[in-house]
Amino acid sequence: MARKKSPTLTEAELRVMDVLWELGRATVSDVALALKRSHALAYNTVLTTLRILDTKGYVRHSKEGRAFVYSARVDRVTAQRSALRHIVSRFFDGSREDLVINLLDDDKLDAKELLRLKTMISESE
Amino acid sequence: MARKKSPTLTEAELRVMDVLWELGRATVSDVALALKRSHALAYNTVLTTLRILDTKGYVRHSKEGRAFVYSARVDRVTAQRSALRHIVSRFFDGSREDLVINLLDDDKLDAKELLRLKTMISESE
DNA sequence: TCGTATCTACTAATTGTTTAGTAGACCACG
DNA sequence: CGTGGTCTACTAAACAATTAGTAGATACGA
Repeated sequence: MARKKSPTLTEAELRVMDVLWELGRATVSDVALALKRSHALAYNTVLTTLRILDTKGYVRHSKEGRAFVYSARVDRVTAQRSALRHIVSRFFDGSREDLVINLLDDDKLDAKELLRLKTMISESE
Repeated sequence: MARKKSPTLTEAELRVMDVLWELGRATVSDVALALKRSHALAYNTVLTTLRILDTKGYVRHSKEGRAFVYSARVDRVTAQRSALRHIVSRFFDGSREDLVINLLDDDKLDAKELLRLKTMISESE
């Protein structure tokens, strides 16, 4: 027996998705170029990652001339939500409240951010 | 080049940690027994996972008679917090507010829970 | 037309994760 | 004293993830 396929986006996958969400539509080169500064990768590495994302259903591709043009099939908010749901269920036993409690208790939260959170809530109605 | 060590607890690791957090101190057998119902694993599988958790610093062990007794070195709240921080930084670009927005927007949230979350935040000191 | 650049496909190396088997030590009990 | 049960150590198999090389096709410019 062995491990299961990752239920959420992995690091490398997420880096690529970030680019796609930013650019909307992009070829392999576009993605590789966008990653150039922060995290240079070989063209083929990006290609492989995109292929994996394709089989996982996160992106779609269409042929455009010679090249494949990729675009996200899952938008950022949805990916965020499913990542969030995953840790809520695994780490907080399904309780969103417990998650928020932990968030509010975090020492790294300064008063200013707390205030912003509060006003955000009251204004969200 | 290859993949990096997982920055957060993996599924199997988390299952074991759950038991340790529950029991406080436990031998390999204790953990295996506790997992019996929900997720039966071979003694050696549990042992290996505990050894990995040991090298990762999540647990400590001490010899007690013949057996090793394991206990958590990282408590549940801390593990929750670091998992939370990880997705805040990776999925929400470091913005806890964005995370809360996503949480409050979730369709699966019923009115009652939404209200509880809001009052919880506004009442937080 | 020929060479160069780019594109996809196939393959591979490396390592982490998950699961579990085998072996050897050791203790207790009959 | 021997046998069985439990414990740790070592090993390994299977697979996902990450990175990248090689090969073959194709298009474009000189």
